[in-house]
Amino acid sequence: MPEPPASAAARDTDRRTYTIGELARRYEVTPRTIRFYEQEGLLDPERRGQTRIYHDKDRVRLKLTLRGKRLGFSLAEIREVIHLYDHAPDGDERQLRRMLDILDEKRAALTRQLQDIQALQNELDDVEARCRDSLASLSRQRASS
Amino acid sequence: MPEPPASAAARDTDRRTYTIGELARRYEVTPRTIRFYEQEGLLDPERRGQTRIYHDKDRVRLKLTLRGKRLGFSLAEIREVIHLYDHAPDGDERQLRRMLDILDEKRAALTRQLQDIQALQNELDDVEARCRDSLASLSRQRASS
DNA sequence: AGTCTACTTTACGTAAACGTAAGCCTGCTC
DNA sequence: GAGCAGGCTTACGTTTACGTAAAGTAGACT
Repeated sequence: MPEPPASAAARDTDRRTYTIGELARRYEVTPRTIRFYEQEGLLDPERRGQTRIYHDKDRVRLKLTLRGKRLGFSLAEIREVIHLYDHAPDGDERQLRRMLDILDEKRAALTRQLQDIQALQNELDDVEARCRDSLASLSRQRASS
Repeated sequence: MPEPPASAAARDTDRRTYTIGELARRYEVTPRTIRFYEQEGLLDPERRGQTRIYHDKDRVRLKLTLRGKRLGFSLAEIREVIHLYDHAPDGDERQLRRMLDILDEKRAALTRQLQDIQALQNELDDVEARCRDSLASLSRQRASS
């Protein structure tokens, strides 16, 4: 799904707010899941009375979280990335350099993932080839009977 | 099923067997984990008496399993792929076609993963850029003092 | 024979990531 | 003003993927 460009319309989108139910439907999770992510420090929505109000920033965080989950990261790891994202510019030099190190580490993990995906795709190619061979030999059998 | 021809060296490798401890050390998991994978139908080692004997085929399965795990697949999903791999050529036409469908599905999942990785890499790039900006502005501050 | 070391089974424990149910509040809408 | 939809909290339940401990066995070394 393509993100809207930074136009007047985008500003509009940025001002939008969401209820927990809206977000849940949009990303196909339950409200319970969203509340759980908040409890785990991944979200921090505004409150109006007791009710949670989600802004676009929260929505992006949720999206990031679900992406991380699809890649097999734990919520703790995802929280780390999110906090990187939010606190990147503040901190002393030592902290910033440490952050760059962590970034390298995360990048390395993603590279490993890429390799794993390639390897798995090759396996799938292999299975598919054998499947197709079998199908072909079945149809040859049929032809010669 | 005709065993692969392979070279003398490869045959050597193929004839090697491993104890559970050897495999565990090699792949940095515990014996417990390996037994658990067997219990879940992911491995099926030979037995000599009570002791498990792992052949190269089992080792490859374990490798495949760990790869799947790194990608966030559940053991159930990995088992599905492994059984695809093992039973690809036997089955009637309907089964084979269904298998090709499942393959497409798995491939789609991997493609989604690739996209997720790209997106996350972009986020990391973003964080890194902001980090470097902050570092630069820190050093400018130092220079002007 | 005794002692390691590495294997085995059985079984209970645990962390992560939610699901599910109960009970309450609030703002419509008929 | 009764009901209903959707939000809230609290709390216990569940699945997955192992960890951990106890108790036993089998071969190798001293």
